[in-house]
Amino acid sequence: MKVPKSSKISTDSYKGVRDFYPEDESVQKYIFDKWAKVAEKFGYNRYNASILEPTELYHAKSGEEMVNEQTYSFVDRGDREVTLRPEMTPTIARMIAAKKRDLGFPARWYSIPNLFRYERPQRGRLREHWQLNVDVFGISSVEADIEIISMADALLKEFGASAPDFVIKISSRKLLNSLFSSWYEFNDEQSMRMQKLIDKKAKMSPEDFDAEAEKIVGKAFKFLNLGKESDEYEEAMAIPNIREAKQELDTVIETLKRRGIPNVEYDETIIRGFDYYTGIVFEVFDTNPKNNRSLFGGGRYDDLLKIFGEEKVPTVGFGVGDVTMKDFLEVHNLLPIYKSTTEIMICVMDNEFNEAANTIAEGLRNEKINVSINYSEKKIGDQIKSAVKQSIPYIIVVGPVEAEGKAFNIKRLSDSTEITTTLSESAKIINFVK
RNA sequence: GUGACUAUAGUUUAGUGGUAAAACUCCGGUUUGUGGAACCGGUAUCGAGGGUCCGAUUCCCUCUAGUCACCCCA
Repeated sequence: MKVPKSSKISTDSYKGVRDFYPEDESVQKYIFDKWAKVAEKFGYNRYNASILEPTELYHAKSGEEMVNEQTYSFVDRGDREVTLRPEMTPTIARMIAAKKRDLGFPARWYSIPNLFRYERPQRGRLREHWQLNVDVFGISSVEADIEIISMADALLKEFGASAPDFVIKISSRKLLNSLFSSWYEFNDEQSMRMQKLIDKKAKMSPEDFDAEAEKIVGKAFKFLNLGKESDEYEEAMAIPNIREAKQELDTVIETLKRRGIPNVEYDETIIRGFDYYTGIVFEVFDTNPKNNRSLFGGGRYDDLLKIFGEEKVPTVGFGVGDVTMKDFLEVHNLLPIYKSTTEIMICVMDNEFNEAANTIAEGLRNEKINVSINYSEKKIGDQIKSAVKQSIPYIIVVGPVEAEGKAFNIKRLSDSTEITTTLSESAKIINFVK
């Protein structure tokens, strides 16, 4: 039967979003489960919210560009402006602000939301993605920053990565701002433009950077050397707000190193895009040359709740995207080989043996084994092929022999080993299958 | 949003101004009967729409989608 082309519905997914076939979903679940495990290990509790938010939530926050051009926004039937959440931070800030007096602090929360952005898609940048969001509220000391960065480290290690696979680059907005105002003596506009320029530094040549910087500052720009003791350094450290920010940064880095995370380093070019960061910021980089890029990052944002008219709540958090995570795991060969969640497929030689197949299936399910029955009425060879294709690791063939007696064979397809057993031998079955 | 490149069967690719080829997959059949087999057969209005031309899958334009860079990066 031919359907006219014009009436055919495309099988493509919507622009910029993904279909998760069982194999993809299994990768996704693997990643999400490990994320949740690490967050919970550190004492964080899971929350969630609707993907719909009133648009004003995003207007109130940072750059207008994101709201105007990079969100899915629409007007609902009741003339309300609605936006599909492009990030979780405003939502969590809203939720914390709403119940601030009822919550116990420090509050440690995490979520794995799907987020939407209306952007031109390219690899690793889609219109819908998932992200682990972790935030701790109510700790103003650097212990919170250290905890969050430790968790970022633990997260990658949970997947089997080790220190040489990645590097955690740390900087401080507070230090940068102090240097801008008290050392370089930039005005507000120069500070803003220099911040953006430094953010982009890694992507440009040193010559271009110097030229751009000179345009903004009006003279040759040179970073204050914070790594070495020098007259210049001593002089800068004599300025209280610079000294304080620098000491804070040093404490974070030294403590992390002392606690077994050697791959942390200060990098003055770590800025992070959003304006709301107020203190330590960090970014994790893949060291593999094939994927040498920023994996994820976060930092301290103490002032965000102000938009809800609440007094400020010190907050540190970070977010990791599912796409970058998966790329990292692929490049470092850390993804497990796909296996169906179905453990056994029962191949039935003829439909007259369906009863016998069901008896065996039920017995196995009682032992918490995931079993499917192949009712296709095809040849056993084809049924086995189907099991292989679906990555189901074990099969049982049910025919006249199995229907007569109680015994049946379980076959492991990967190496063709077989055991003969009955439903009463559950220990033997579980030992073989699990 | 701007620019560049790409688009042929389910998949990966070949090819041509005279309506298309191969491999694998899938479906049906034969053979076989506890596994990726063999054989036969089937599956493409060459991304969509328009234009040039006697004739377009091939050339041109628009659109759509993908990829890359810019932008942006929660």
